[in-house]
Amino acid sequence: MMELTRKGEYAIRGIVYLAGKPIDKVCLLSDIAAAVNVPPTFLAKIFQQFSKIGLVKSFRGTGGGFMLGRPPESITLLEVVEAVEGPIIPNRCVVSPSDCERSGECTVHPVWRRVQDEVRGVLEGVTLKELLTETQTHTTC
Amino acid sequence: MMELTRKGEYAIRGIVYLAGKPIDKVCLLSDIAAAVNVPPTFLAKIFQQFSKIGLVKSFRGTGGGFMLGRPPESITLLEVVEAVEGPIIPNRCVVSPSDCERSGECTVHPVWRRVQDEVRGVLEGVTLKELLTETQTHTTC
DNA sequence: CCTAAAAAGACATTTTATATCTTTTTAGGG
DNA sequence: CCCTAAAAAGATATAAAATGTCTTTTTAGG
Ligand code: SF4
Ligand code: SF4
Repeated sequence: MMELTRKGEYAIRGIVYLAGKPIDKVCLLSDIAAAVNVPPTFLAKIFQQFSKIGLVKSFRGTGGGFMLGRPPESITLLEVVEAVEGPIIPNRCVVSPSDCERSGECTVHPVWRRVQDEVRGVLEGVTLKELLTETQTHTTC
Repeated sequence: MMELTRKGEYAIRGIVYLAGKPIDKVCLLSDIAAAVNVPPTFLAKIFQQFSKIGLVKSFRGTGGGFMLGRPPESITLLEVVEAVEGPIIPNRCVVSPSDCERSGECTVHPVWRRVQDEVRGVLEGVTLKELLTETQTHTTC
């Protein structure tokens, strides 16, 4: 239960890798994929989602590639995960209580809200910058 | 992401209902299923799992049915959820780090451990007794 | 124009979720 | 000793989600 999908795992790997590069450095998707050991075509889909919401910037054509959209210290793990997995929802009634006719007087309902808050809290408290190690900071791609 | 399945939702509904009955009262599966609005055949599978680990006691044949295996204040939501959904695992490396060759120096790994701890903590802190309302306590089935 | 690279969309396969149905076992009561 | 009620066990079915791949299109530099 509550398992991150491969997509989410790959998403984190890819963007953390990018966060270790100089902010203005454009990296090839193929290079990123090889470095983090993810199928390139799958990572492409993931980075397309990132690009749409500005988490990364993309450049097409010759000399194109990806760079981080914002400084690594301003991007949280929560953003990254939710970008590809959708919102953190421990139970469907958390997002739309009206879906369950029992939600009115349900005692379990608030528990899922708390789970949601705790998980979001943990993930929101971690930035990409904090996830970088010495060895991966500012290496070229 | 992190969504409880129907099975887990149904499991909670069913056992909370049972927890509201007198401890020695045997309830028919069909009655429970009807009361909590769950497909009877599906709930049967769920209660079979409960029965195997003693969360509920089952009685076969005429006059058979189910009753709670232990007092409601001693059964946590974590037990119930894990009984049918398996352990709370935000990412597979939490359970077997050796599956991921990056786990050695991975900075993300500990985050998933924290997520796991937080979620388990919330669910472990809630007992079936606490989930009962006035109206459902000690009603006959 | 030609080439490199990402974007977009269609397609394929596997796994998981969500059940249902049938047969078997167990137990009580006449 | 049957007959019936009820759970247990196992097989099967369908739908949805996960996990990729492939093809075509768009964009941009040289
Ligand atoms: S019964 Fe309660 S916990 Fe379950 S879906 Fe409805 S509101 Fe949510
Ligand atoms: S890269 Fe890190 S977080 Fe991802 S599976 Fe491996 S150890 Fe876990």
